[in-house]
Amino acid sequence: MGHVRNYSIGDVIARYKRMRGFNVLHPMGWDAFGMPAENAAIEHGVQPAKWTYDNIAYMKKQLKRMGFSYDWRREIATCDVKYYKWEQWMFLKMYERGLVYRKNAPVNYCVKCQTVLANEQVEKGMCWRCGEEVIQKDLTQWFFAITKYADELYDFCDRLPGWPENVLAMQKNWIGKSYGVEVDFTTENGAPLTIFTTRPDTLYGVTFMVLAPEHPLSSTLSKGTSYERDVLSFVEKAKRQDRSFRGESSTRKEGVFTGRYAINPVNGMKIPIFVGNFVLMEYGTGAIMSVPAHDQRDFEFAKEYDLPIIVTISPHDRVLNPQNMEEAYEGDGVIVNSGQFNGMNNREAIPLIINYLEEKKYGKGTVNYRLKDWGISRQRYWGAPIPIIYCDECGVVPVPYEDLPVVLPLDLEVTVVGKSHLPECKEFVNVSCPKCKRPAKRETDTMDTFVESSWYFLKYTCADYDEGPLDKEKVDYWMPVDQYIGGIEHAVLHLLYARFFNRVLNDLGFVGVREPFKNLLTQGMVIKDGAKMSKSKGNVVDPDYLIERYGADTVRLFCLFASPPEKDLDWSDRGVEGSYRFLQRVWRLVIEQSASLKDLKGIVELQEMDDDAGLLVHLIHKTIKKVTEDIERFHLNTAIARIMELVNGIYRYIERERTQQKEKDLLRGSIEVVLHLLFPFVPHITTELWERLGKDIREIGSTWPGYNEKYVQEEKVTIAVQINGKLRDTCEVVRDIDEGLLKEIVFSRDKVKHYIPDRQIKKTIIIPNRLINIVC
RNA sequence: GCCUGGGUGGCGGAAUAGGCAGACGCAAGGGACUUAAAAUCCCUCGGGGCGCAAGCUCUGUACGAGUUCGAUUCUCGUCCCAGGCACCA
Repeated sequence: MGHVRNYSIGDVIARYKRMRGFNVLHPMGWDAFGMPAENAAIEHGVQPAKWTYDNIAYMKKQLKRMGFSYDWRREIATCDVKYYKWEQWMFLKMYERGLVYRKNAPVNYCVKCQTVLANEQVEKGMCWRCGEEVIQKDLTQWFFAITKYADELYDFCDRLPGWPENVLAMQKNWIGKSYGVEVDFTTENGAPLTIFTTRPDTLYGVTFMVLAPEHPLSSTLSKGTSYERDVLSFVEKAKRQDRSFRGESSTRKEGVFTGRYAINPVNGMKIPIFVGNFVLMEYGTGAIMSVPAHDQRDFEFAKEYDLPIIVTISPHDRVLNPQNMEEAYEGDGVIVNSGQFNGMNNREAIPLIINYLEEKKYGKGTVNYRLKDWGISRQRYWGAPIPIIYCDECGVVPVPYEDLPVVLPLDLEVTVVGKSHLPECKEFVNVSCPKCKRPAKRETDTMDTFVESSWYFLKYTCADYDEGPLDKEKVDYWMPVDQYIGGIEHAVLHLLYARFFNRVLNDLGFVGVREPFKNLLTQGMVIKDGAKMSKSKGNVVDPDYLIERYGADTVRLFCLFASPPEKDLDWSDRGVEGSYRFLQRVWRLVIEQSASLKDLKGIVELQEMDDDAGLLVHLIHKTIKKVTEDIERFHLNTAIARIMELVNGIYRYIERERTQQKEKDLLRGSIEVVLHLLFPFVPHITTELWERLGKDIREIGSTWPGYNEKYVQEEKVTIAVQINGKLRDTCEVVRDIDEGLLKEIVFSRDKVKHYIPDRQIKKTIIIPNRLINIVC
């Protein structure tokens, strides 16, 4: 149902824009590779390719039944070799540019899915797909160097006004940019020990240092001291500890003294070096300076191991005494105990201290990111092969461009869930080395499916192009995507990857723009009984059943009417009935009137008619205006509400039989407007009714009604009458009434007189055509 | 802890720029039509009080202050909910 909603929103916009004369690219395609398809296929004893294409056929049928106006000539399936061939080509280009590399590293591994996951694909220590706990494994894997773009991806978040705040906040959080400084401490034997800190203003308060267990010095520093044994066993233990456990802030801070000391460059102080379980090798330099007075973690550690505390920042409202501090003071204040920087405000001092460090060559200002490179190797069959060959002689050899594509064998029998069958396929694995022609082996990991979805939107612009990866002319004609619609679940997955990939392709000269998506709309989930629809919860609503029972238009209408696009939608069977009722009401209106309206021209102008007609003319024009504005700003639910009001108004108009020619012209005109406004939401019923009115069906989807501002304004307006800010009365006057006249009318009213018996009127505020407020 | 959103009837939700709170729909209650039902149509519908009555009146947009002639809307503080990040130095 979530898809139906998403696509219904997109279809309204596409149809509306077409009606307004735009050339609209509204495509559909299939993100077809991936584990769910692979596993489902195996469970059903079918080859994944067949399974996938059968599913595509089924889905396509459903989408067509829903009446979504896709340009099927641009259809893409990412498992089609014509598509992933160019992805492999891009991989090679990125390899040449050093944007793809291979390294052995601890990676996230899902035991259930039996494959590696990128950092973005781990949610709270669990696999984003299956919810299984993710473990760490040392593996040699391929990585995309997304961190090379970290800075830009972060900064451009402030240049995406068309994106929702929360998505930008999530991306910024994920990239995690922090300004600081790398400072070189030295060990006793003169070896450098570099740390990263965001608080150089506390440098004089360092009383010890802590290394991550994985830090190279952790295992070597204590050599020859009596602490060596303890340190090594601590390191071993920490490395075995569960990472998600080690990452908990509630985990007790443990450490061990290395027997060695370091020198603080700014004050020459000799400070002990520890190895600690709470320091992360992946962040900064894997080593920290510890300032227990001003960092809570360091404070806890210092208390645990009885280490000294030196205050270097004094708060404005009290004096800190290291002896009786109960927690670290992390706030701002005046610098103390810090040589030449004493007396300064700590915030203002930070840049000066960094300057000082740089001048003295003690360190340099740095920016650190939380973002890690994107691991794209997947130990799975159903994906795009990574175009790499391993040769005993030549090492890692990229597949030559002219040998592309590396085709995923489809005749392979795939029988065991969770295991990649590619390594067993001798015809695939065994090749001759492109360099030395000796026997070599292909890479058998496939690419993360997020790679496919990182550039599909570009391929839509030139789906049939095969001379190269992309037809730049077409890409530049269409890009960027004016309106992207998707779920919030992709806030840091797909949307970050796609922004990265688009930049790479921009650098490679295939795309003219830097950012792919100008405007983003994140639609809410479809909820039933208070939970997201899922098979396991048994609260799914079957679109096929609904289409069968109510028709596609009702399903579309309800999805759009029940809540604004960006909010979650509470599924309600009763609500669906309501939408169905409304469409039947429209149907009845047209069918009942169509006989008497034959051969009339629809007119929506006022021509010497009664008040009812005047009201209807006004309502028609106001509705056109409001619906137009509402669609423009994606308030599709209120747009529908407006049209409902117009339909109600037309019914009111025909309570009295309308026999005059001009009355019937107006009635017909109003009905035509309803059908036009309703068309982007419910194309089937409106097209049918349009035809029954004897009109050309090509017309309904290609024009959008205009309104006349003259009729939008009503002749008479109701003014709210307030006395001291409280509503006491309303009165009807002609539009744009003279203020003096208005006062005269208002002051002569009994109610007003009643509320201002004999008091003096201090002032009167008039908001034209809306309100008058008498202050007394 | 930090960063985003958000809190309005029984429910989903309205209220472009500070100006009649509750549009539109759902549910509920009452009525009309019908032999009956369905369908359809009409009326009522935030809460309290007064009135036989048309009506009158107080109160109300999480809570408390503030700005303003006037606040659902702006400012400050508090509480709660959802999402993201979090031993990130």
